[in-house]
Amino acid sequence: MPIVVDKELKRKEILAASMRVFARKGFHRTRMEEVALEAHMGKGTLYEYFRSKTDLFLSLHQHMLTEFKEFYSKELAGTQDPLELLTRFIGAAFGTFREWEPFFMVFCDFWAEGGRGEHQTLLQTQLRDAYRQSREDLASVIEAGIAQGVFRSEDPLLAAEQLLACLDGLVLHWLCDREAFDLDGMREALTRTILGSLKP
Amino acid sequence: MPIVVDKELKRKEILAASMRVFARKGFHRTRMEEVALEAHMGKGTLYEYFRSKTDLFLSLHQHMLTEFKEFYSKELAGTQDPLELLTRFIGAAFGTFREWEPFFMVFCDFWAEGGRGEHQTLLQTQLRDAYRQSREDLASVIEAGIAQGVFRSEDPLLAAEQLLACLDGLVLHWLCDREAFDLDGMREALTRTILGSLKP
Amino acid sequence: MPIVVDKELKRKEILAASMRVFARKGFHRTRMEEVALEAHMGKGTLYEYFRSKTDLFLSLHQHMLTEFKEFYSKELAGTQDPLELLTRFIGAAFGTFREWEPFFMVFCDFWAEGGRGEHQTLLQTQLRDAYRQSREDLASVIEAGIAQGVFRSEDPLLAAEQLLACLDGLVLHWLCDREAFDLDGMREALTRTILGSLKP
Amino acid sequence: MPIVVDKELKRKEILAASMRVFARKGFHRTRMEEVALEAHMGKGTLYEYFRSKTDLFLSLHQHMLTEFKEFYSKELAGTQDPLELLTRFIGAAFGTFREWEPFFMVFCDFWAEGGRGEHQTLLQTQLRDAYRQSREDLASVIEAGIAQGVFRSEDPLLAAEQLLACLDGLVLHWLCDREAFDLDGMREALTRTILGSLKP
DNA sequence: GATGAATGAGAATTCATTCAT
DNA sequence: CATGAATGAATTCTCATTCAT
Repeated sequence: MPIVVDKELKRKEILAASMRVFARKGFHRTRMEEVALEAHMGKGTLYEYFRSKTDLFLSLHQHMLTEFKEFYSKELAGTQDPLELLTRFIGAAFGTFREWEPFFMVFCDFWAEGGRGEHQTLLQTQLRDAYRQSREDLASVIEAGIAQGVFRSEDPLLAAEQLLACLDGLVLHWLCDREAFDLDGMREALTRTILGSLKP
Repeated sequence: MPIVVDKELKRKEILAASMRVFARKGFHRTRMEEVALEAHMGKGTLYEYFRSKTDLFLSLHQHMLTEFKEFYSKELAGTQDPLELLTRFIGAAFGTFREWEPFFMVFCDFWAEGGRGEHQTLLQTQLRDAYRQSREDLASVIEAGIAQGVFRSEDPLLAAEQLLACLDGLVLHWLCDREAFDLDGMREALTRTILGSLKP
Repeated sequence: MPIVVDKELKRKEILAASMRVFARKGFHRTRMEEVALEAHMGKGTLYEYFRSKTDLFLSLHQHMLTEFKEFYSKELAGTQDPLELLTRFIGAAFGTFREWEPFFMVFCDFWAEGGRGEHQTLLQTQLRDAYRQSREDLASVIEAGIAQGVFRSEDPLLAAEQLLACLDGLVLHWLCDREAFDLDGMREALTRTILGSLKP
Repeated sequence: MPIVVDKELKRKEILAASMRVFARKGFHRTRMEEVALEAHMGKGTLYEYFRSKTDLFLSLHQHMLTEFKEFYSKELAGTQDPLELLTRFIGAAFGTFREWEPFFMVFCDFWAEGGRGEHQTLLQTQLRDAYRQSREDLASVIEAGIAQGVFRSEDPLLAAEQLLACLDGLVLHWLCDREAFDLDGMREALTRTILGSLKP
């Protein structure tokens, strides 16, 4: 009998390793050999699990988006209250800054590549759909709040986008300069701003 | 010194050409030959003006930051009124979305590269200093408004960063999905949100 | 010794499978995995029967030469008449064009590799000895014909080589262009030419 | 001004060098670096003149076919006499055995690759068309001889193919075994056979 | 000063072979 | 025995940079 291996597990190990290396060096500066080294395996093994470097990158994107969604699902579980949902969402988002730093480093590459059409159509589609989903999910919370009379907004979708954009922008600035702002201070300030802008 | 003027002009032509190509393909996917082609000159000529591809990239960053500042200087000239300054700043920012699209495409690369220390220290420093400057400039406007009694803010620097982050995030999302939101609608909504959050 | 018989059978299955794949793709373009697939077994199993890809190739050559000889033995069995032997030989040869097409495709590789010394000494020796044998066998038939007064030839060995060369050349051309000539027409024409050239 | 180079000349140098290396090692065993070495230039330079290794191979084929034709044009120039043309053709062909040895070594690869359809369609087409042309040219000579009453043949095209096939087969056998036959002896013998088969 | 031909370091990918199960 | 997961040597091709003209 041949060696039995949990292929799915190994695949995830590679994804995790590749995220760490991509985070450190960026997609283009990363050599497959480094990923293999980080994953404690031979170069060739990577190709047993991913067709190419690009495939690995795209798969990582998919995987990270999934992990991202699962994270927020857990963080926001257990309540239906719009106000609490929003507050916890912002809190969770700021929590990821430090915890998910490599994640966001890699996301910079996704953003950089995703903006360009060319052959990256898949990445672009994944990214676009993920954002649309996020905007709609967040808008639903706002609408629920409006229905309950705790929120007020002329256009919940635009409001949602404002919050999401602000968070992404903050991550970006924070990655470029760890001292751009105080994380806790900003969390409180942004929460105030957002809740204030939604106050009936 | 007519020759010096000529050299400076050619340098700018290369910078402009490189921005267009970098915008289309991204820094890493761009070959020097394409830049040369776009600039209507020979490959070797580029090296008369820039030491290396990295030098070109860094110089372009510097150049774009300068152009950016000049743009806002012009847009915001002629008034000292904090409220008008803020409104015009947001308006100007949204104006750049379409006008400066290649500019922002390239900026994605700066963000992606700038987040990583390694040998990009110069880029990181340029980026960090530019953002600090912007934050402080914007905070000054807010503080002026507070002094005049038209604004109120516990921490003008955080408020400034919120606006800047939001704008960058919006650009990012817009580059990934041209239909993420309506530009005009968002300009009005964001202006409302920001001014609302600063209302005494 | 039932196990031995089983091993021998499996070996032949691999040889047959490898011939089919080598015929389709050529030696160098064939991956061991494809051979394994064609032979309905695991990649590793091939190495239980053959030391290496080269060993498989060489063994296949040996095996094909043996099959070739056996084929002609059967086809030419039952007569000693030089004229009939020659006619049946040519007929049998043309019969192989269609029937043994994969065989000849692989033979092209043997020819290509066999012409080069390097490390292929074994192949070269096998090939050379097989041709020498064939020439001599065929020359014997001609000599027998001369002895009986039905043939005439200044140099039976050269005459034999002419026929063998012509047949190989025809196979080669036919493999490159299935419409190079009509098989039946050529069989008759060649028979006439050869017999004519040997006519006393 | 940039360096001025006779690109066409350099291209031919590469073709000549590649023929020598391909002849020694065969297409698949040849590394581009070896070709570069043989051509006294850097690896990268090859790619300035040929898109890929396959392109080089195909171009070499084309080039060799052209050289082949030119050689025969010269050898057969100056006479219209069918008998002399045929004799000189066979003589010229045997002259190439030693002189063009590398040429034929490489041709073995063309034959091996050309027999397989796949992505080698161009090679296959080139090869097929070249052979068709040769057959027709040779058949014309025979027909001219028939018209003049010096030759007789039921099917000149088949007769032409017999000669061409025989020559290719002889080359093949000779490459596999330099002592398979005496070149001069075979030239005379084959000439006799062919002329005999065409005798009215 | 301008050019583009030449270069070779470097990176992605393939695949024969090994070997734990 | 049989297997196929793992491996890394080997190879093609790219592209930033140099430099002769």
